Amino acid sequence: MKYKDTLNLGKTDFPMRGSLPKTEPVRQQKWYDTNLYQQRLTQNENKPHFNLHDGPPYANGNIHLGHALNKISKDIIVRYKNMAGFYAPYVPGWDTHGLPIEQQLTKAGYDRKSMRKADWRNLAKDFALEQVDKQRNDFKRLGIMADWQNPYITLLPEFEAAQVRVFGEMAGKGYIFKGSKPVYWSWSSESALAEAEIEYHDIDSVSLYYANQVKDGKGVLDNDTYFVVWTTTPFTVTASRGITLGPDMTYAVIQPEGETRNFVIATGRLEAIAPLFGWENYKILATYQGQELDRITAYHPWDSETEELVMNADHVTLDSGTGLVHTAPGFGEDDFNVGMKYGLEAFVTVDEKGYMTKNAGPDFEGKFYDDVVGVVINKLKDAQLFLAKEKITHSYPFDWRTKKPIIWRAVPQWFASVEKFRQNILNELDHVTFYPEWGKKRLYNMIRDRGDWVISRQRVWGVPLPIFYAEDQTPIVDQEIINHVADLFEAHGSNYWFEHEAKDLLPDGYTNEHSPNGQFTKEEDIMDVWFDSGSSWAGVMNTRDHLDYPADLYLEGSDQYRGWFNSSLITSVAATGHAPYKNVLSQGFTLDGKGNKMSKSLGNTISPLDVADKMGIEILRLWTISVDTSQDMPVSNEILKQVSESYRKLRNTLRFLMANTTDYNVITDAVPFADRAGHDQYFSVLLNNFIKDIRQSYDNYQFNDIFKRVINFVNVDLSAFYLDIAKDVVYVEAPTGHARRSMQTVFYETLLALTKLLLPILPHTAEEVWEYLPNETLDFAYLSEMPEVQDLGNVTHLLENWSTFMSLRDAVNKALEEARGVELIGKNAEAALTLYVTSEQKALLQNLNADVRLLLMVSQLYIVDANTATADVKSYDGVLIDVKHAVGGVSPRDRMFHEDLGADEAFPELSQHEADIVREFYPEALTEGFE
RNA sequence: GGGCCUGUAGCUCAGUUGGUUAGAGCACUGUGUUGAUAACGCAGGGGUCACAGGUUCGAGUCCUGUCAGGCCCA
Repeated sequence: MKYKDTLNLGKTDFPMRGSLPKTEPVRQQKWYDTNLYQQRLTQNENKPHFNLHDGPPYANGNIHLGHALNKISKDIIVRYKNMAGFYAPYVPGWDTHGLPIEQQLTKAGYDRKSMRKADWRNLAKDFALEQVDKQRNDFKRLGIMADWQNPYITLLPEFEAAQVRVFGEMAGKGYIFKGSKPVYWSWSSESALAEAEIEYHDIDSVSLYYANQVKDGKGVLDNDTYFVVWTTTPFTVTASRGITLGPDMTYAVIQPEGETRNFVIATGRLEAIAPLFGWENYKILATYQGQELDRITAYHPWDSETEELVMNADHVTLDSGTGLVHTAPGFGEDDFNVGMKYGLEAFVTVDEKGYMTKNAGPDFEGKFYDDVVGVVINKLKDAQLFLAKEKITHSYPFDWRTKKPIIWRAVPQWFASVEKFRQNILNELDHVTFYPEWGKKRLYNMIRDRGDWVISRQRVWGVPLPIFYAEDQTPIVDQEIINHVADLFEAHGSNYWFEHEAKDLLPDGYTNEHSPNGQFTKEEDIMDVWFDSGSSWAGVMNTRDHLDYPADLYLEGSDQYRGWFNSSLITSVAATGHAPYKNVLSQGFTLDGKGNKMSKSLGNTISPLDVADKMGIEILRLWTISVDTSQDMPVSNEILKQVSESYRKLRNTLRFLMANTTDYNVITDAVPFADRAGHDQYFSVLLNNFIKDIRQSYDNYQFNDIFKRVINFVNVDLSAFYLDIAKDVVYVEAPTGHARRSMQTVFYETLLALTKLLLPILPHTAEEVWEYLPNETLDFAYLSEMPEVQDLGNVTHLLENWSTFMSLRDAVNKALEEARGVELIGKNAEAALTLYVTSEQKALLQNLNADVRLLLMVSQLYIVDANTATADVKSYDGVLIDVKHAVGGVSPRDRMFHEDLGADEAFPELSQHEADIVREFYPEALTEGFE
């Protein structure tokens, strides 16, 4: 026979390489077929709950890296919690209403105007559900454990009904009111547009400079003073209500030569603008800061009934114009915002088709808005207020479908008054824990500074605003009626609203004093989609019995501070007085390898499904924990390659542990901690601490901390030390002997702990390992429990001793490396080592309770008194070490040098110790002999 | 322009309340093994801590500004 046959070399079929792209889908299919998600939950039924509430992705388009990061992160947390003593359901969701889906229909050739709203909505619904299916399949390929059969979808009746009830609750508290606000208005398609429906082109237009005479100078300016304002949209002068100045900008009162009037203009624009008006010489009479002129009033250029208010806002710049901006709150967003602050109305003088209304006055009524420049100029000239006109070329928004220019125009809108409960929201934030901590500040500032929420949209694909109008157009916003509508939606879906008349949507016999004839109409606007997803706490957590409100955790990208974190908080505080979440975890965005954002146009995107196909989703999952997800994360093929190297190291280490525990039985062969060899005890302590640290990192959602610790543990503690010295024990010693069993016990504990601790991150690999563990009887590793931290007693001294030893080992390695350099030895086994030690060092080595020669992997070790060292003994890191070539001969079995080869006459090539093992465990060698 | 955040070796990350020559893993180079072998061990090189000021006896760590990048607003 061969000497090799008397060794216990590792044995396993577990492949070195995972072939992940091929094996993952098969494994996943098994999870989904056996409903592993539900199996695990059922097993946890009586445990405390942990509810991670899913933020719904929008049901449109292919999944990208951001989706993958999000779902993988959630999966890691949910899997961990389920294995760590919690009942942790995960109901995935989809956001299905809104503009992008309508746009997809338009792109596909459908024309919204040519069909009934209800039909258009059915098309949208079908499209959305198809997208849900597609994305669901893609998410499943990421290996996510979720209730895929029962997701929440915002278009489902139960969700819509819950959402409408939230709205009703807010209405009941008086938070819902009607106002007016400028939107992008396309007169060519007679509808409001969203940003996404607009494209920009350069156009030439006429800009006007004119003067507004001071009416009430508040003791600062006299009535002979005129504000020089500028506009690029002449028709809006008909709706002018104010003049906006920069509060910190400087304004001069000047008198041009040949003028008796004084004019106000920003000093920073004086030189550029004065020549336009032919003002070659002028006197500066005074200068003021914008804020000093605040609330002075002026006359409208021709409408003496109307006064214009001087206001201050930061959006005024010195890039162009005069530093004084004509302000028409009905025709611009900045204008509206500053007007709101000063209490101005959003006055509108253009109808939905772009024609001036009677509000504009008789000279304008009936004219197209773009044809009135001449009228405006004439009226200004008549009033002696015209200063100059100028052609400018600038970028202007156009309707992407009709290719016609659009305008800003205020239309009636429904608002949720954030102002009324802003303080409640801010107070609630004190009860929420944010990861990272600055999230609280960010959300707080946003809530503090935001205006009221415009919740209406002039669209079709969404949840209708459950509001009616009486005969005199009085809006009816009534919680009882709204709840009645919610009941109808619960039974029939929200399309019911579009398929029925107002009277069929109101409770039977409903009357209202504003409708003497019993006639009613219904609101045509729908709700902002942020109200949909923002109601998910009600539509999901409060609707499904096995979920809890408030949620333990919301986890999304940091863009959701403005989005879902925000809208959910507002609706929840408004309706219940409480935040919908106890913890909020936000993540950064994926960037390319250079730290720039990923975009299709730059061509630097990475598709998660591509990674799954080429490298395996495990690599992307491992990447997820390798980076700091609290900030932006770089990803590139190079980075993924690096991660896959780490994966291979992990996989190989697991494989080695497996290969050397195949003949180990956890019940009959386990050696208790107290009886283990010193090095095995030491490693048991390292493992125990490792378990403690990793579990803590999971509990704090410190993903990259887990990565760092795992990689270090595997590379440094396991591979470079413990597994390296282990080979001389598990291969060479008696198969059932104490030394080997002691070590195998630790191997097995390590293998099991690593497998379980890694499972939330690398579920495919963990389950694969599980199949090679005959001692484990559960069908899936996912059904097992996380390893617990053991009480190993006081191990302080043990760790101190071993830490000192590890330093000594470093010194020895350097000495051996030097000896290798001068070709004194090749491998360590060729070395005979002499350590010159102090009495403390000697005591320490004895306390290790281990064979130090084995730990240093040399053939011969002599430990002698330090003061016997001769002058030629070298010091390495302060340790006196002498390396010589080993003496005696090499055993072909353990490949070490021995001086007692052939002590057993039957085995002339073996040492006595080896011969004893072979006699006992491989008696056939006595008859067969060795080759 | 505003709110929030980031910038430490080629890469991914650590660097406690400011305190000696700035750490880890990977990658790289050299080398040993060939019984973890499309593996494994050992050793080594590599950083003016984005830049510029300031506070301090002393700053990667605190302050200010600049540059670069990200999210959200305007």
